[in-house]
Amino acid sequence: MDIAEAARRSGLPASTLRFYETKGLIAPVGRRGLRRVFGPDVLERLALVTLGRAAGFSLDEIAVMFAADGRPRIDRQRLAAKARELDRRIRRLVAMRDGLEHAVVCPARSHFECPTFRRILGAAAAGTLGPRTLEAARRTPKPAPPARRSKAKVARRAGAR
Amino acid sequence: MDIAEAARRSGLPASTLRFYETKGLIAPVGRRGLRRVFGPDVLERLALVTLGRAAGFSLDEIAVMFAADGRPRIDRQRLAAKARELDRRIRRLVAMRDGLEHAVVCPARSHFECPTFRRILGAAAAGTLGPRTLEAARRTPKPAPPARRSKAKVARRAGAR
DNA sequence: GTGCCACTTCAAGTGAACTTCAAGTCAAGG
DNA sequence: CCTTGACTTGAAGTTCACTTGAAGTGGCAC
Repeated sequence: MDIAEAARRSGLPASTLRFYETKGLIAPVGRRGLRRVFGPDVLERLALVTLGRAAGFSLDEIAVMFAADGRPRIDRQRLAAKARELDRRIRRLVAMRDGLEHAVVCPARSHFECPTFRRILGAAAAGTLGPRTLEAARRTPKPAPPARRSKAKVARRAGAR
Repeated sequence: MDIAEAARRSGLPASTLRFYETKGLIAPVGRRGLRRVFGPDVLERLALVTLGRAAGFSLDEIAVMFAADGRPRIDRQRLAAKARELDRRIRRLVAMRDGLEHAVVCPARSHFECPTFRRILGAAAAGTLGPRTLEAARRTPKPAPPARRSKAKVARRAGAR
């Protein structure tokens, strides 16, 4: 199977397949000249990647999962953790959705006069459903840059969380 | 209120407030010298922005909502649409979460031998919960680049969706 | 044999939402 | 008055997941 066919059968652009290869997510079984030759398993692999992404894993996280050896050997702890994370996210989204649905039918002249609206607004302000909180909670907590400035902190987001 | 206080009270870094100002999301009531002076309403405004973000609106979308005049005047159609979008997203995430939770306790020797796992894997492959499908569906559908190559299409993601 | 064009590589660009940096300003406390 | 350090600006950098472009190679149909 050449890259075009793998692309067609996986539904992913060839450029993505090449990109995934550089990331170590997939690998051709060989080359025909310069051209990549993929085995059939690449499709399962790609499905797994897609699945992982849908579950909120980053490509790097996915790479780690089935790096080293060949087969996935996904650890259950990680899955469980991600399930819990998803669950939290779902709860927040449900709250949001309900809030929005209420806002749609809310009779209050201004949204600001509606207690429900004010409640979710408060939650937003409180960081309960903050911006950064929303999308897959910080995958890379950033290895703490040496902290050059000792005193004057640029800005703190203290209050939140 | 200076920018530091607005930052502290909103829980957002000052840099974000400046950024939001360039985006037209907030505006200082004036300046004391070079320094911005914010009115108290900025906090409500910021809460609204945070809320909008949490609901999945982009900053640009939010800007449009309360641009022009002062007050929000959020249209209900838009809210309803976003609520439906959230709902779809929630369903997908719930499916994912359930799949993950199953995988955690699944007795099958390999995840691949588990029908439930294979099912969500299939769904992933089918694009039902594809990568691009996951996060807030393409805000900017991209104005269709003139399509220079008439015949050979670089790669199509045809099957998906 | 030969020419086309699907492939190849590597670098750079995209977009969203910010953050960080360097260099400069200036309000206020001492 | 002078220093301090919190503010200012604009540009550039960051992250993630890709896409796009330019320039080059070579498999395969003819």
